[in-house]
Amino acid sequence: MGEPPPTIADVARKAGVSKGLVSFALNDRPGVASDTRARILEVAREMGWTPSLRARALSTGRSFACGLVIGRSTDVIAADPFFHSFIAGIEDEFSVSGQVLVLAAATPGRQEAETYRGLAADKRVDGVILTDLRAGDPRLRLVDGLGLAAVTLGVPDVDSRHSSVSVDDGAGIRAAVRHLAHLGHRRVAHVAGPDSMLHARARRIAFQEEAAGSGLTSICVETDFSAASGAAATETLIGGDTPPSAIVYSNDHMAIAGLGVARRRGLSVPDDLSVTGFDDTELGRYVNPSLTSVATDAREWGRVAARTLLAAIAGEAPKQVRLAEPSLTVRESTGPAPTEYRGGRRDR
Amino acid sequence: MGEPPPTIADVARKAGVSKGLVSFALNDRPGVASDTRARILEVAREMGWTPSLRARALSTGRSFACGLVIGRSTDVIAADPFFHSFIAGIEDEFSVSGQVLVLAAATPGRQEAETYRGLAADKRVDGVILTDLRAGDPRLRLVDGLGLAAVTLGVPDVDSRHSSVSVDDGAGIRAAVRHLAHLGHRRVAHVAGPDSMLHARARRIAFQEEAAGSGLTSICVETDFSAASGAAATETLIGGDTPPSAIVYSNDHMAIAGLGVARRRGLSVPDDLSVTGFDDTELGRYVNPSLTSVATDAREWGRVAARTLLAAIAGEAPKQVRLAEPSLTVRESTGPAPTEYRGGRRDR
DNA sequence: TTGTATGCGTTATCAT
DNA sequence: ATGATAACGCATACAA
Repeated sequence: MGEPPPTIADVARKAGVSKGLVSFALNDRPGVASDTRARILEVAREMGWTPSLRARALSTGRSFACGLVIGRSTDVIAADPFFHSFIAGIEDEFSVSGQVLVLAAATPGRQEAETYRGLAADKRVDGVILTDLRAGDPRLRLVDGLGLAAVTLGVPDVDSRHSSVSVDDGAGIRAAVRHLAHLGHRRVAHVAGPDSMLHARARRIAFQEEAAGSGLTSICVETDFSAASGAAATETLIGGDTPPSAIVYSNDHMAIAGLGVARRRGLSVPDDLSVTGFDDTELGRYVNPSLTSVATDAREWGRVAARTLLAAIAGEAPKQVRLAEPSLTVRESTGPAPTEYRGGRRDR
Repeated sequence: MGEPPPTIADVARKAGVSKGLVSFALNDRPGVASDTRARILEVAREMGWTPSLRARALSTGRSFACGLVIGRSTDVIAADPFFHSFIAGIEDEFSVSGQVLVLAAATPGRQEAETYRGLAADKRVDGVILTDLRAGDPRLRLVDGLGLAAVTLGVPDVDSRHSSVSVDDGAGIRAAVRHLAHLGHRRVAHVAGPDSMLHARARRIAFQEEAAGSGLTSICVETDFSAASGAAATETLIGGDTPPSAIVYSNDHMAIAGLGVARRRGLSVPDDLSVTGFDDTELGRYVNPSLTSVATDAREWGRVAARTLLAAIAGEAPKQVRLAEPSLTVRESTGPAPTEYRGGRRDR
């Protein structure tokens, strides 16, 4: 049961033309008489013919798929809720253009570069999305050499022939610092991501600049973005000689872990310590106190990245797209600076 | 620069045989003289020939890819940290067998069934992994009709021709309930996932059975697995006439949200209320109090699911695989039942 | 044991 | 301007 689906040869035979002409008619290419084209399309329609994606892939050299590689060293990042919304955004775009997203993860037996090489060697994808850009990121040269189209999330710090889609993370961090400054905080800290990651670095620099500009004393601690390292950084900051009255975290998970550490230390948030996160995750709204956080539209980011990559695959010139600035959502975890820290006075 | 890669025809010519024989030699098929085979393989090796995956896909009818569809209605689940480890496990297996994981998400413009249909129509995948099984899950019949191989996570409640890989969620829940019973709790609650999802239902039933078996009074509240609904369920339970002294949550996110609600209500955890989670996420270790939680090995689950699916694609008979039981990790969020609730006595 | 023909859609090349 | 033909790359049923 179930006869084989019709092929282009069946259509050609029934329409009394050659295979090539059917292909031309289907793809709206010139050189086909309009009445012939109409007849071919009619026959194809009534036979229910659809071109085989595989045969198309073979003859065109494209795969109609794009790749997203999750690096082993960055799998803490991959655990970031950001990715879910981002992928949903990619699918918003891909689902209407017949593309497919191939997810590849570096594994214990296959390093990041090998993963890209494997995708390219088998021509499994037409292009890749590069997330979590690093300083002097080697992947840019790598994908060049592999002949893959690419789009980067954020602007690389090295020469790039590829399109980029970026969000000004720094603007979100600066908004957080200004918010704290207005609340009277004079000594603020930043629990940063790895400085080798461009977006983590951008946040760190924005933090330092804005703090300096507002006349605040600032300190930064570098982490790997994990809840564990966020907790450890918080211990360090709180246990120091001159603890800050506010901590700006580079993601919500670390901020939530920081809330835990503060509680353990007997500090009240926000009475003794103010805390801000980044990503504005759902969970941040339901912890106590709820989390003041910087929100970026990850889904839109995914949509635009997908669209931009498809344009690159289609041969369009590289472009640099900049998305809307992130916004700060103020909740309960930030409040006026405690009196003890305000200008050194102790009024109580 | 860059001459085209050698094809099977180049190898055949250089080895002085036909294309078909090269193919036979490469694929270790019988009917090739051993010296001929050796010569062919040697020539192929020195020419650096590798078969084109696309040509192979076209002629074999396989795509060397498997799909994971994230349903729109279940994207709360997709936000579950479980998925990251699970996908990593899949990649552990796929990366050594040259398979690729295609991630497809239902979108506003493409429902779940359409997503499967699209993958099958274009023959983009050889098989799919079905997660979050539902009662009378329509996807089983759907993938049958589409001719896709499949493996289900958990055992379906309807007839299935497919392999399954399952974990006894109930054992984890029962361990949690026993733990609470030993701590003296007499009135326990369960914040369950959607009862239409088999694993959520299994957890709920296990909870009720174990509670009844231990002589505990129990109550269940159904949610959609989101932090928001977990918080709402907690409000309902705490604000009721006879609030429980312990709540067993069906995932960590809801449990963490529940901690927030308890705090807001002025309840101390675990002194006034004990709380358990499910998934044993990293974040659960760093909130305060740290979360007692049920841990499953999601990565191993991914590995076995991938392996089982590949076996099914290879034509092996369906099999039902059962993984190790989940374990309960006890942390700070569970403690002795408060005196007020212990058998109705008030000793204080 | 080995060679040949066929399938699949696109496109460069050729023939009207 | 319109249309036909062959080649692409691999596997495999079939012929020799």
